[in-house]
Amino acid sequence: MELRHLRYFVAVADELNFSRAAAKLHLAQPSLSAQIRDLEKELGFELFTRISGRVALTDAGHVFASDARDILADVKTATQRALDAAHGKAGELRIGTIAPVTFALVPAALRNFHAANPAINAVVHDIGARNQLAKLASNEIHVGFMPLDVLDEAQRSQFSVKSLVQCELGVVLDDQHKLAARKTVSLLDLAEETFIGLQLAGTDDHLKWMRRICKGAGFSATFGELADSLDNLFSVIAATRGLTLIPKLAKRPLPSGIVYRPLRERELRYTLAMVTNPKFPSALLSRFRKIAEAEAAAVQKRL
Amino acid sequence: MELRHLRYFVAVADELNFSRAAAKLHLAQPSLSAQIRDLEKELGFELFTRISGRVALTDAGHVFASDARDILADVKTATQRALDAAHGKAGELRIGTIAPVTFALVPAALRNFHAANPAINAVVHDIGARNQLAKLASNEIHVGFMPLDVLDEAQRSQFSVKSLVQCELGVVLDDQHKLAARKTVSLLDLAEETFIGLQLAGTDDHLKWMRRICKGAGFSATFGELADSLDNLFSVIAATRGLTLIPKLAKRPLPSGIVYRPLRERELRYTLAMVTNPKFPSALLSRFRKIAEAEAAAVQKRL
DNA sequence: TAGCCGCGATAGGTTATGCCTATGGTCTCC
DNA sequence: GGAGACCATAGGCATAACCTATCGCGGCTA
Repeated sequence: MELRHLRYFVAVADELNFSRAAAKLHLAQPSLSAQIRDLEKELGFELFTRISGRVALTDAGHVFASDARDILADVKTATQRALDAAHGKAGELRIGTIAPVTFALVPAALRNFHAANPAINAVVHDIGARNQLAKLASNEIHVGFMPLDVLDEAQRSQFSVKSLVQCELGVVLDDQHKLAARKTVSLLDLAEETFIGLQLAGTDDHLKWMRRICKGAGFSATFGELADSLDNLFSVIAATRGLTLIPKLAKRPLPSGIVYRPLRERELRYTLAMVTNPKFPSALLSRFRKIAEAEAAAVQKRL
Repeated sequence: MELRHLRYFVAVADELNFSRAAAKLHLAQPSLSAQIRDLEKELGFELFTRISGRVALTDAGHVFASDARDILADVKTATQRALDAAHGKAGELRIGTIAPVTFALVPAALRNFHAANPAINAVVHDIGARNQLAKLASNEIHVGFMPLDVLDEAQRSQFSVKSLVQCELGVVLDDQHKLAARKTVSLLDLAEETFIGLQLAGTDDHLKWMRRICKGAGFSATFGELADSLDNLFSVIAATRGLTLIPKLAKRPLPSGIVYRPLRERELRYTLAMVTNPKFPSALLSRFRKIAEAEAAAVQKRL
């Protein structure tokens, strides 16, 4: 079945007269008859009754006519929507995030962006860093937010990378934990501790990140349970006296009994970067980037 | 644009690889490339970027892909719906009525019908008698309810006509009207009165009907205002001391100040008939007719 | 850096099919 | 009963959808 069949069918259903419908379609009547016959053959039932010199829709034809009209209208709308998207007038901006570290930045940036671009539908995909890189390559997302250090040499030249916010690291732990008494904590104090990894969007990015940092300090971290949400993380920390490493950027109001202590190693910094793919340039995206950079500056100031 | 283009486009959008998509479509790769190129040419913008040995959707392509998928799914659903309708499994039953005289019969019949045929969507068109006959001829309605006497000789042989309910006629008038004092009213008493016609669904069927009855009694009726609803009718009757003729079947609880008086001419009967078109036989319709006949018998008994 | 490989675009030929005109069959209407 | 309206059928043509063969380009490997 082709749209031609639907177009011809709707024309005949409108006119209830093959000759007039054919004229409207700039078509000879036998051609139209043949197409309708083919359509009926493919569907396996009659769309029209041609008895007594009069054409009328069958019941099935009635049902099909209304659906066919809808489909033809949908095709028209779809092409218009796509055209608008091609011209940047409307469409989608797909954004990759890591919720716990972008919550201070992305929602605020989106608010500003939407105010300036009300016809654009922004979609946030909370999918972890490595997933973002894959989807950036295929234009499945337009822009990603991720820690700078997940990007290797090749990726840094393949993508446009813009550092947005820099911050210290810190430890989240139970206030009954012996290290909670200190104002700051050194990485080396953590060599014998159990780390709780945060498994976000099914990725082990956070775990790998902590392992790399500990390796840099000269020890291999011990890992306990994995938490699959922030709430869960706090529960696990309270229950197992484990602890976790986070960038200060990810610090939120903590539940009672849970505390945050900055790392003494101030040279260890977390850098949140905004990554885009220069192969898919877009005026829309440029506008969003500008807004995100401004918002990032504000976030940096507040830190 | 044809559905073929959408099918091919969706396949490539799924695979992001022309060769694999072509294989899935049982098509050679150059044919697929050509069709996509044609589609892009017709739309006026690119759906894919083919740079750097990799195929990716453009933003417009993304939008169009999701719409195209919907359209293809809709086509599938539409054919299934029509097939169901062709087999009588689902679909529509379109009924023509004259609300004021069918209110006692049609809603009750529909309730029973729907209980037995839950997949059928019954649609009631309140369009007057003559309109019903036109729509019966073209299968726009499957069954109509109308007074028997609107059907002429030709129509009685063209359609299946089944008398359902017979009743007396009566006069609706203000209780301050001098004729309201009588228990019954003779048609000849009305020769000097003003008749109020009920213009239902834009038709003057009721007016013509009254004129014909008066002619039969030997006088020409005088007509006053037209009322376009029952409520309006009562207001006009109260305001102008006009009156109207109705079949007892159409008698409802009347507002205070308005009364109904039977016509003394008991030989004048109103017959409500159910009309169908034998050119469009349908098991569904037969089932409905049976139910309507049963319901009509009950209505007749209550009169 | 050379050469292979994967993949899409291009070129050229074949076939299917959508369209045409001419005509036939059936119904309605005068 | 003849005319006209109207849809179906028949037969021919031209477009275009499809094929195979080949080119060109980028990425990857030796």
